[in-house]
Amino acid sequence: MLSQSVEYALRAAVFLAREGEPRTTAQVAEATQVPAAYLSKVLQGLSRAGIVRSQRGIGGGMTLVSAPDELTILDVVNAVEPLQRIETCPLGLLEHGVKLCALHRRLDNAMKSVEDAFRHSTLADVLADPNPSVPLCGGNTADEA
Amino acid sequence: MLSQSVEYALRAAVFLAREGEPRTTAQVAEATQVPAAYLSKVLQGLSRAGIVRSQRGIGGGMTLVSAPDELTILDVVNAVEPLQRIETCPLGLLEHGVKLCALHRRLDNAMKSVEDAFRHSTLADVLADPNPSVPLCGGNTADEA
DNA sequence: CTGAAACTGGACGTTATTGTCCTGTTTCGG
DNA sequence: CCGAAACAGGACAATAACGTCCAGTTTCAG
Repeated sequence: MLSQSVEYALRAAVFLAREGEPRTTAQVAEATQVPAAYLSKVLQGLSRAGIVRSQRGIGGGMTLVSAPDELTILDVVNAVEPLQRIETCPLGLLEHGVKLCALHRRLDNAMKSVEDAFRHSTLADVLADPNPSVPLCGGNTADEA
Repeated sequence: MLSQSVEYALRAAVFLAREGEPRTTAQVAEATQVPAAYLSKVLQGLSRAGIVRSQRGIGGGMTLVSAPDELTILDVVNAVEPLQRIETCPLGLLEHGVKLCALHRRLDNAMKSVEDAFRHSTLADVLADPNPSVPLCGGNTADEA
C-alpha cells in the first residue's frame, strides 16, 4: 500500500535518528538492507525536502536536520510521496467541493486515520518503543524462537 | 495510496449494488467514468474473485453475487489487490516472526486501521448514507454552490 | 596541491501498472 | 438457424516505479 521508496526512506530516517551522526549512503544501505544506488536517490529526495542534510567529502554523509522528537513518520512519508487525501470527487464531473459521496468519504476517512497515526509517531517514539526487536531488525536484543 | 484499479472496482461495485440488475460493462463504464476497455479487465478480475457474475449475450451483463449488505469495501479491495498487512520483518534477515520492530509495528497498525474501516463498511451502508452527493457523483440530489 | 571519500545527477534498463484494440466465444431473441 | 449483444482473453502501447551504472563535483586530510 505504501510504496517501496517510502519504506526505504523510513528505514533510513530511523537509522539516522538512532545514529545521530553523519552516516554515508553505503552505511545506511547496509544497515537498512536497501540497494545502495537506489537508496542514494531516495536520500537525495529527503535532502531536497529538507529532512536530511548531506555533506560531501571525507567524514561526510547524511544527517537528520531535525531532532528525532521533532520528526514524524508523516513528515518522512510526505517528503517522499505525499499521502494524498481525497479532496474532491475523483470522477470530477460535478465537483461536490468538500462534499464527497458516501464511497469517497469512507475512503478518505481511511486515509485520514493513516495520516493521523503517522502524524502522532515521531522517530523518537519509534526508537523509545519498548520492543524486543530493534527498529531496523538487523539485530535482536531478545531471544528468538 | 490505493491503486487506480481498486478505485475503479469500488465504483463499479457500488453502481452494481445500486442497480441490482445486470448492467453491461459499457453501462458501468459510463456511470463510473472509467475507460470501458480497462474496466472490462477489472470486472473480469472481480468475476474470477467471485464478487460479480457475468452473463453473456443479449440481456446479459454484470451482477453482484452477494447482497449489498453482505459485501464490504474490504471484500472488493481484496479481490483486486489484497490489502497487505505486514506479517514479518520486511528486511527478512532475522525473522522476528510475529514480533515486528517498532517502525513496522506502527506501519502495520496503520494498515490495520484501514482494513478495519473497510471491513465495517458494506455496500449497503454506502448506499444508505444520508449524503447529499449520490455515491457515483454522476448526479447530485442536493443544491450546489 | 593532491588524492581519496562522498554526494550529485544524468542515462539507462527492467518491471508493474494502466490503458487500448481486436478477435473469439457464448447467449438469447426471433 | 441466424445475427446481434455481450463477455473473454490475448497482444500491444504508454507511463511510472524501481533499480543500476558511471562520470562529475565537493570536501577534507595530509
